[in-house]
Amino acid sequence: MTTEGERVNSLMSLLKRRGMIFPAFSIHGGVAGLFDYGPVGGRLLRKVQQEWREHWLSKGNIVEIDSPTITPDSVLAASGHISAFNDHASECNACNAIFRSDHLVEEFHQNPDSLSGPDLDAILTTNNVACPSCKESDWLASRPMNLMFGTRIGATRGGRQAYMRPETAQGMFLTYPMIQRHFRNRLPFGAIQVGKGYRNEISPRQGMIRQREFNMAELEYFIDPETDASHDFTKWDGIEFNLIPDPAGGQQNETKMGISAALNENIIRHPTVAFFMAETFDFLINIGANPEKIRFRQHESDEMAHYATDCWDLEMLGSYGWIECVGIAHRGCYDLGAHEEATNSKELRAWREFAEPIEIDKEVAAAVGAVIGPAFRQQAGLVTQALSELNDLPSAFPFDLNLSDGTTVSIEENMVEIKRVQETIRGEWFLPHVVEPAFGLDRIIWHILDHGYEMTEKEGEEYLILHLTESVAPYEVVVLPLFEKDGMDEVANQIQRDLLKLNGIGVYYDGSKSIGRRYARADEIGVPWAITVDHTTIEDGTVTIRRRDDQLQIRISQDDLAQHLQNGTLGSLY
RNA sequence: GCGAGCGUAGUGUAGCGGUUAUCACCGAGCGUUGCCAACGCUUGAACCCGGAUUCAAAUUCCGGCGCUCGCACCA
Repeated sequence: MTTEGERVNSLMSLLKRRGMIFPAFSIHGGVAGLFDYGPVGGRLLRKVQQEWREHWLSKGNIVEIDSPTITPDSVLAASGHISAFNDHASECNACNAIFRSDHLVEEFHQNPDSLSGPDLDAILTTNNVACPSCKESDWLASRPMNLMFGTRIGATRGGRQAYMRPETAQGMFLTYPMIQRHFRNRLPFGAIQVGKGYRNEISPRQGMIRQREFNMAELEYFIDPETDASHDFTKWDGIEFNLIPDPAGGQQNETKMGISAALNENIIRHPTVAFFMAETFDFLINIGANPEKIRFRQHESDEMAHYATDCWDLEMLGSYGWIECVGIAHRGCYDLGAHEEATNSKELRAWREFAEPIEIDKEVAAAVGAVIGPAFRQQAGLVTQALSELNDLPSAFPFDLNLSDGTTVSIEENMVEIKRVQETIRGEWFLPHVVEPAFGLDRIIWHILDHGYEMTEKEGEEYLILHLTESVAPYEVVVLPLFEKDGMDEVANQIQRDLLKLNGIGVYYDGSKSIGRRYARADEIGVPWAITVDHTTIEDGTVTIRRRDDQLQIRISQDDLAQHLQNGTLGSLY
């Protein structure tokens, strides 16, 4: 019986020993929260990223973009990250406990998030706020703790403040105009980005679960909130999802439920959110996650960002317990709206054509600038505005006009020109809503390694196997000469060269040490197929194929091997 | 950030004032072997970093860095 802790250590040793994933910069002492993907892990990461890309790009209305990681501060100020990631911490002088300062002063201030350090300290002192831990009221000066890595753009003095992006999402929001143009302005559409994100964590823990630089993959899906968002869920008929709904919705506990049932009962509040939950589930199953170890947990109302209307975490069960690996959030129009407000850009909106165009045919009193100007001087602008907002035209002159500054002026006949305005309003500009599935790839990779990790025994010896699916296995196949003599090594080398010509197939050669040992090494990095070249190969060209998961071997010709490998149908031969 | 424990070959470890730093797996080479970590021979590889105490430090002390756990923070 191994404990979870032993299992984690055993897996981490394996990952390091076999060049998968290991702490970075270790010969310089190491840096917490930074990891290398090695010669084997690099392939794993790339394949997971590629599976993820294909999963979404194959929907047809989703494109991939790639944005800079260095981001000027104004972008992150608009998105809310600078205030959200610039919290202050206060330390209790009596017991050394640390708390977020804004949380401590919550009941004494409306918007503590906006306060400066000295303001926070003043509130702590004047209100004698007690330490939640030891009840004393003896606070050290608060310190800012910025979770973003800062940098400056420009090599000389001065320059512009910038940060390493804490998420990739801003790239999709800021390139929205180009994405919209690409799709000929037709919602819904989405954009994905795979790349690094950075958070200067106070104390990274739990191996590669919380890192300072990490691989993210995010999708922003833009929809018209007034268009019917229903999806076809028949694909998931019969699949039960593990759901933990927000207790505020009435449902208390974890339940198993079909995706459309959850939607019909309004547990999932939006069809597009439900759709992406189900698609995300499919993606994880495709790369080998265990469906029993996946659940969705709905954010409680007070946990949710204020602009979000529904938010679900996908959690995966592994040696660290249930860990959030994907967040699927309905973000409303918050992000596009925030950038619009910060920049006054008119490009972040979508056009919605009305079913029936609105015909306008009315008479208006247009201001005659040449008269209004000299007559009202500073107030001329207000007068012009008030005239344009006039709904009922005056029946006679002069008439009184109320201005927005509270004063009333008298309008003479020569000050206005009665005009007939005819126009057709065919639609309106609006801020699209966004559904955002955000994936932490390193966490997902950890969990598929964890789910696939088998510690077993073979003839009394510990035997380790990584059961990775072919879609993400770092190498699809290894070629092994039974012995490196009698021409078997030349044939094996030739087979490796031939198989490497196949698209997307990773092949390595191993001729070192006994055949059993080489099978064992391949099992440890999750190679699903081992090709062995033996004496029969020299005679008739056939090779044996060993399946990792049950170690069964069959013999086929080299041509068939190439065919089946390329088509991914080797399993059908068994 | 605080507190506790820990840091020895690629991995897992023994040693806890004086050893040529233990053992196993591991890796490389050669030989043998007709398919699942075989065997034999040869060989490779470590005391986290810096300072102090001492005739002598992997071992004791101090500082740093890192790891694990708890608290806090974070998702």
